[in-house]
Amino acid sequence: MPRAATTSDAFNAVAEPRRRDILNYLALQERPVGDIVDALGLEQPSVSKHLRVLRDVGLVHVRRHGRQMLYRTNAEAIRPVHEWTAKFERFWRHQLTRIKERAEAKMAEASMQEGKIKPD
Amino acid sequence: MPRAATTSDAFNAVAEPRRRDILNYLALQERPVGDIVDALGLEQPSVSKHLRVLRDVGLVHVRRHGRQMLYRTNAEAIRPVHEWTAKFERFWRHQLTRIKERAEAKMAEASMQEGKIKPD
DNA sequence: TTGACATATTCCTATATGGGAATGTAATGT
DNA sequence: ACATTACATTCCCATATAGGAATATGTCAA
Repeated sequence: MPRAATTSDAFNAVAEPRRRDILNYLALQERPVGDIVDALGLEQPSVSKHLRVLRDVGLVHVRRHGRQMLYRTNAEAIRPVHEWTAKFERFWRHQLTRIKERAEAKMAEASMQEGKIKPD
Repeated sequence: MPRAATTSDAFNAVAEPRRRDILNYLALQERPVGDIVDALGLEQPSVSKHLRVLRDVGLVHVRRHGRQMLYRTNAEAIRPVHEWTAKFERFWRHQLTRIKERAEAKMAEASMQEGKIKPD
């Protein structure tokens, strides 16, 4: 069995860095394809293809305006990814506290030794 | 050019559902491979291969204990994914408020019409 | 209608994949 | 030493890419 299709869900769709770039760019306001091409410096067909994938998983919405197609990010579709990762948040916070604790312990230890040379 | 390797970063590695299952399972405590096999009902070689990918991107850490290999999730490696998605959080919050507003407007409108039949 | 502009699709190809099956390797018990 | 347990790796294969090039579709303007 090959890898799951990029269009199978948001996880697979956002695995591609350029698609994340596009979503970042379209987050603030809707934009025509040409703007994406200019802003990200990609080939137009490449952008159209990425947009197709993003559309298929609902990560962007489209609207026609004359000859242009105005795309915008649908943040709601990113939510499942956010929520899955959020379940791990407390673990890296614990890790951070431990690191901070060790750093503080080291500081205390250093301030005990009066003649110590400070590392630059 | 084909798709980026699953081992190229956390985004690609967690695109595979089974790998997310494994990370969920290993989040609370370290476990030997056999436990993962039993818990998720996958073939042992399959689990070993997924673990290999997860190791390559630093999403799990390993430790040997006799003949077993004890794996545990390294939450820190999930952080980049969390942080990328977090940038969109305010957008779906706004969207939610808008949905709520519309729902409330609809409720108000409904309560104006006294004889209205309620949908079940 | 014809041409220009904006975007989408198709065809091509090298490549990485996940599963299945089989085999390899390392540590333990006797 | 040998069998057993616990994992890891290898080989095979059908399949879905992403990019490049070329072409198709759709919309407006004159």
